[in-house]
Amino acid sequence: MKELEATAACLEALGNPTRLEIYRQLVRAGEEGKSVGTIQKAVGVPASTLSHHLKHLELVGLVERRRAGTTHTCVANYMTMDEVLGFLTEECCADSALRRAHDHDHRAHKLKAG
Amino acid sequence: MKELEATAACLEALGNPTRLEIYRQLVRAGEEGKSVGTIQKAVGVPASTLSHHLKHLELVGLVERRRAGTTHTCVANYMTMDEVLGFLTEECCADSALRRAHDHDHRAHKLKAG
DNA sequence: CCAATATTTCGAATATTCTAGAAATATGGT
DNA sequence: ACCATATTTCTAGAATATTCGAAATATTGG
Repeated sequence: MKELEATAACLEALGNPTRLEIYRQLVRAGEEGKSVGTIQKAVGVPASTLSHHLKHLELVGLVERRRAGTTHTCVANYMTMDEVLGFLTEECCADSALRRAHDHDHRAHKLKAG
Repeated sequence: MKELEATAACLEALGNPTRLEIYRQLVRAGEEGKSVGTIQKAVGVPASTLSHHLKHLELVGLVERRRAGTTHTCVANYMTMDEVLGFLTEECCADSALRRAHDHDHRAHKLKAG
């Protein structure tokens, strides 16, 4: 299965606290996105470190960027996250799992595999 | 935020292809779980490697185990996964994200934050 | 107690990740 | 051309993760 590898790569990318925080910032920023410098102020890591993490997130497809002049604007790519959640719910877990766990907010998931 | 750290730890744990495969096996096994030996046959890694990965998954709370005689039965802990997905949907992403992306199967998520 | 089975811990080699300063590149303004 | 700003690439040290054989532990049965 190739999808497992891709999903693992995304999970690994989000599995670093700094990167998860970066990704959270970007999701909160919505369609508009956030510049690298703004992210840096919010997250508080040196520019080179941030650049490294952003490249990582970009590599697995969780983040995209638009270059305008000297400013790079980063945007979360929801489709990739959707695929990750799709793998987790379909291939891997949630339907057989979450629905019978506790009745949080997840009952609404549709049944896919028998 | 403490939750971010815990979520990142879970994502990191699932972010290794072997561990994601192990976790998938366990979820598919359901409540009944799967013995370490059975997992080993399915996944095909040496016992010591598998043990190491299982400990990792156990440490972050994604897996629990029941000892019966000489056999250890591993079970996926759905509650932990639920918390991870909860963080991703509430704190971090999906509502502002997935719902407007493409109309996959995720429309059913309930709105939480304004 | 001894043997057999299931699993873990130890130990050590190898690989990868993380971090961040310094230098490089790119763009826009003057 | 030059300067300022935004960001990346280079480099390298420290920290962590991965792997797996060998030895250790635990449990059951004889």
